[in-house]
Amino acid sequence: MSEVQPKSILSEEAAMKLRAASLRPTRQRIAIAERLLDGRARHVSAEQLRDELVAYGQPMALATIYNCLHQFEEAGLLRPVHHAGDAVLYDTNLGDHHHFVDVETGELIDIDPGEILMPELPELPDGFEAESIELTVRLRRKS
Amino acid sequence: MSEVQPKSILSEEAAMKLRAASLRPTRQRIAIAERLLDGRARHVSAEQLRDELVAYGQPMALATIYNCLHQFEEAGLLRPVHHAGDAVLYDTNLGDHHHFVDVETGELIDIDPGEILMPELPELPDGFEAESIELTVRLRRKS
DNA sequence: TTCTAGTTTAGAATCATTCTAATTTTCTTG
DNA sequence: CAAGAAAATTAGAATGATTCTAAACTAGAA
Repeated sequence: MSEVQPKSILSEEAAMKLRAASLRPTRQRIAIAERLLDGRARHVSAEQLRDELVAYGQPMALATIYNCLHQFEEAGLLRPVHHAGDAVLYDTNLGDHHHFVDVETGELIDIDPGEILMPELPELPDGFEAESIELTVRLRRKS
Repeated sequence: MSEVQPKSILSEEAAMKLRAASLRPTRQRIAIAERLLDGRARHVSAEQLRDELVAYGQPMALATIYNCLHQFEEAGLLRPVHHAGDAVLYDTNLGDHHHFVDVETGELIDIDPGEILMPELPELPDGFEAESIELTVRLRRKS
């Protein structure tokens, strides 16, 4: 064989997105970007992501996954959702939208942005700026 | 002395509220009820509550505090807020209102209900009922 | 007063997340 | 391409909130 080919087009795309975000396209970051930055809307926890990476043949240290998720968050590539169960979930959907939370499982369900009229921002306390607005409807399965 | 007097009026009130909620008025539950069910709006974590109880001369096991907070929550006497830092905060204000969260400190600030028009409930997924709606505006101190 | 179910308790256990210090990679620059 | 510095990754320990456990205590009924 003359040359190692890139594993897939996505892999190159992922590397480009990383460079655009000033993140070195390491093997680990590329593997994560391939899963999470492919345009599909998802909610993942660090542990879920690890299992997925293992299944995909790209196991890596949990610490690395946490590092990457934080870096992706700071780069604006992912959005953390703090309202679910114990674990933080990362949302690949960066658009303006909100969530139902199944109180029992911690699972998130997107609320269609058309279905709810977003409230206007109330006046903020002095010296602060709004970082995000989250509207969460906690759901319980009917008995 | 002929009789042991109740420590305070609140103590008796607290016991009544507990009985009304089908919770035995134990020494520990009364101490907590006195602090949290006196009508003032507050946000407390389990650890903060423990410090307060120690300062008040009513130290008790952290496990008991967690137990009580959960029981009070189930009885509808307190409302948990999951959006803050790592720890769950319990809100003594049961009215319809929402929160600012200082992202750095985890501190909650009530949003005056008059200042924001509550969004209508979106259509819920089948088989679920809404347990609560939380609107949270995450704040960061301006640099 | 006695009994029993309901409570409290100290301390161990758990779970998500962060930290640490050592090893490995990436990306220059020569 | 070789070498080195800076950036990343890693295993495993540490942390912090919360839950669990099993034993000791207490409230309220009889």
